[in-house]
Amino acid sequence: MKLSVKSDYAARAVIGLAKHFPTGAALKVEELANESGTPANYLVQILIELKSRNIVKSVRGKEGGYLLARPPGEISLGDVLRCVHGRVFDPPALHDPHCPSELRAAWNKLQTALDETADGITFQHLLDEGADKAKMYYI
Amino acid sequence: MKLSVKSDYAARAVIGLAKHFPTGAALKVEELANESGTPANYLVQILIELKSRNIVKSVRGKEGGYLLARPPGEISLGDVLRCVHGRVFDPPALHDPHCPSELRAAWNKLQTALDETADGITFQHLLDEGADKAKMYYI
DNA sequence: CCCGACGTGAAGCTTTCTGTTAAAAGCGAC
DNA sequence: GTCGCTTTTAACAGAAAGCTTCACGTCGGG
Repeated sequence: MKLSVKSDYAARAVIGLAKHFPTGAALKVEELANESGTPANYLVQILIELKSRNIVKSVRGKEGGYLLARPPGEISLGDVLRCVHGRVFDPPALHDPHCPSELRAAWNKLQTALDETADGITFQHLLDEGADKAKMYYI
Repeated sequence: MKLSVKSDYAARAVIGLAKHFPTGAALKVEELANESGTPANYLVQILIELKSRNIVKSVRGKEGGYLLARPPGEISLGDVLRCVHGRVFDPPALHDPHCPSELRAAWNKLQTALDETADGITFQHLLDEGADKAKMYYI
């Protein structure tokens, strides 16, 4: 089972915005695309979805662009994942009466495990990890 | 992110075989398909994959069919999932150098969470749950 | 007004998923 | 051996989803 590239792009974009969050300035789509190595035209669509979920916000006109709607500590990987796809781990069995209930329960167990893990990872954590990594190179 | 119907079918098939495991008799593909509500022609392909991973085994000829290769307690949902798809939660970032390492670590964390949960659920557990459910109706 | 940026929808392409079909091969019974 | 039953394997096709690009609409500021 493949995690879609879209989620990866979305997460990278939020990381990129999180790094610039302290400056308070908006980041243009193209800059963000270059920085995170994602196709700009696709990134736009993802950013719009992220905006509708109140994860990022946008500024129009010259000097416009995107910035985080909330501090990185209040945005979890689960938020981004659920924004990009619907639910993480959507069970196909929901609408199939042939699926035994015990199996349905098992799928739900997997889903909650995933959700809880993803919700436990905030982008502040990811920033800190990245900083630690950079420091280790410095030493 | 959608869990594929294939995994659902595979799990249902193994549950069906697990129920018949005590009898020691082989179950024909068509019987299994009827019982688990899966398209027989598609189920065949899934069963072959399950066989190659030593989850089920087959008997040819008249009175032939499929049966579990191991007792239900030794088969986990993770086994079936990994058989049907490659890895559960394959991160697309693996081959993309632009993906920051901290994000890669996060994807791995999600993957291991999922794997551990799925490996913790054996089909014996599922059978017991189903039996409990039946008993509750009985009361 | 005009430029530069976001916003939106649609189109094309590729890949994966799902399901079907048909032919090959093994096993047991007569 | 041959026949009927089953699994096995390969090939195929339609449907759906994912990815990407493009073109045009919209808004804000100089």
